[in-house]
Amino acid sequence: MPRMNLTEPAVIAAAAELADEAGFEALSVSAVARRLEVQPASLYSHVRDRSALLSGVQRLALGELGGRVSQAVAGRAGSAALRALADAHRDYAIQRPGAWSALQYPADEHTVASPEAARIATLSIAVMRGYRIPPDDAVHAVRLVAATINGFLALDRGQAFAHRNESAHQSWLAAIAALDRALSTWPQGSGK
Amino acid sequence: MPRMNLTEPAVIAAAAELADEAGFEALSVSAVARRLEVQPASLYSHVRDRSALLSGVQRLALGELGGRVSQAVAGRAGSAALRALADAHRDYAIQRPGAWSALQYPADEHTVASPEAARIATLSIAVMRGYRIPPDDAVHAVRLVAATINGFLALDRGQAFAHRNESAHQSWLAAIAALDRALSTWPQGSGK
DNA sequence: GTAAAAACCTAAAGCCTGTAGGAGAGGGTG
DNA sequence: CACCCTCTCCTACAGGCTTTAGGTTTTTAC
Repeated sequence: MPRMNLTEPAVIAAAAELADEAGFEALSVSAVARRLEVQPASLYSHVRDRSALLSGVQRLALGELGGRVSQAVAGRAGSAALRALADAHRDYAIQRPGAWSALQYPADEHTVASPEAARIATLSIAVMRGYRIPPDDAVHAVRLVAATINGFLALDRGQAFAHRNESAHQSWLAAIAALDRALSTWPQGSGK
Repeated sequence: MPRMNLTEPAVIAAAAELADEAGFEALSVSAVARRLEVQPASLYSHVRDRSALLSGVQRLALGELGGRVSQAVAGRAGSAALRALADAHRDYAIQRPGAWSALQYPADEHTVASPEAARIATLSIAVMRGYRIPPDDAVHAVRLVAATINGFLALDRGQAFAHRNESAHQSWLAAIAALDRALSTWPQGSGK
């Protein structure tokens, strides 16, 4: 019986692919084991428990998303950077629906504090530099952007991403334009 | 052996309360049955399956939220109505965390098309009337508002709602103010 | 009171999660 | 090559969840 010599990253990658293909709700230790052609109990050599498997997928998603955001915003500023940031998120959700879905579930504190999550935050803060936002308010602006983008994609989740709905896309464009206006008109006084 | 004479609404209400107390992830047919002191199989007289139980909680949450939004925005317009709408959502998420969490999961088409969901949409459209938004754009504006509010609350979910974090609250206020500005500066031409 | 409806139970099957202990594949060393 | 060690993977098992089928008992309606 030759060994596949699984590793944690391989297990998590298989889980993410399974989620993309079958939906996040189909993700289980057993399903991943079947995919890898081993018995479920074998996976506990690589991931502590089911929860750790899900956290692993979240972290992988954050890492991939971070890479895409980094590329998308490179060399851009202001509105163009904001649009690029937003579209990187949207494209990721479309191309990796299962992995993206993992990010909609509550993350543990390690995942929240992970380098991958920090990277996306850093990139988002960099995009804010294209707007006149008081330094003390940068965190608020970043949260607004993250909330709007992710909130929109989550609302859109009920629709089939593969079939782009024209109205939903118009709403997306309108939402990003609205975000841009909101950031462009950020109050300059510290009073809020 | 006296019968409790359960009904579907009673089962769903018990499920929502359980979710509030123990977290949405603790919600199962078995857990609800234990709470109601019956055997799990007994609940299938009242709900078709586990999925129907979850959909029931979503629908209950939409109904309750709709009532709160209706009260909150009554007699208000423009910015005041927007803030009231947003705060109704936030207060609901704080006071009924389990029921609110149910709304973060994909809903089936019946739930999406339910009268309760339609009510919230109608109320949201009414709030948009306080801004100069071309009629064709009203749906885009409503989606923006829903996305931002829910996106923000979802991001905040990792924190313990019971312990209000001052920075998160400032971000919330900043986000609603940003929404207000975005709505107030909505483009008047049909070009987009 | 009787009959029908429905709430609730037991039993069972199938699936999932996770632990414990063991087998054996693979790699390193002498 | 033989031997030893590590670690991947397996089997076995227990406990929990979901759901169906068939039956019992309580409630409702007449």
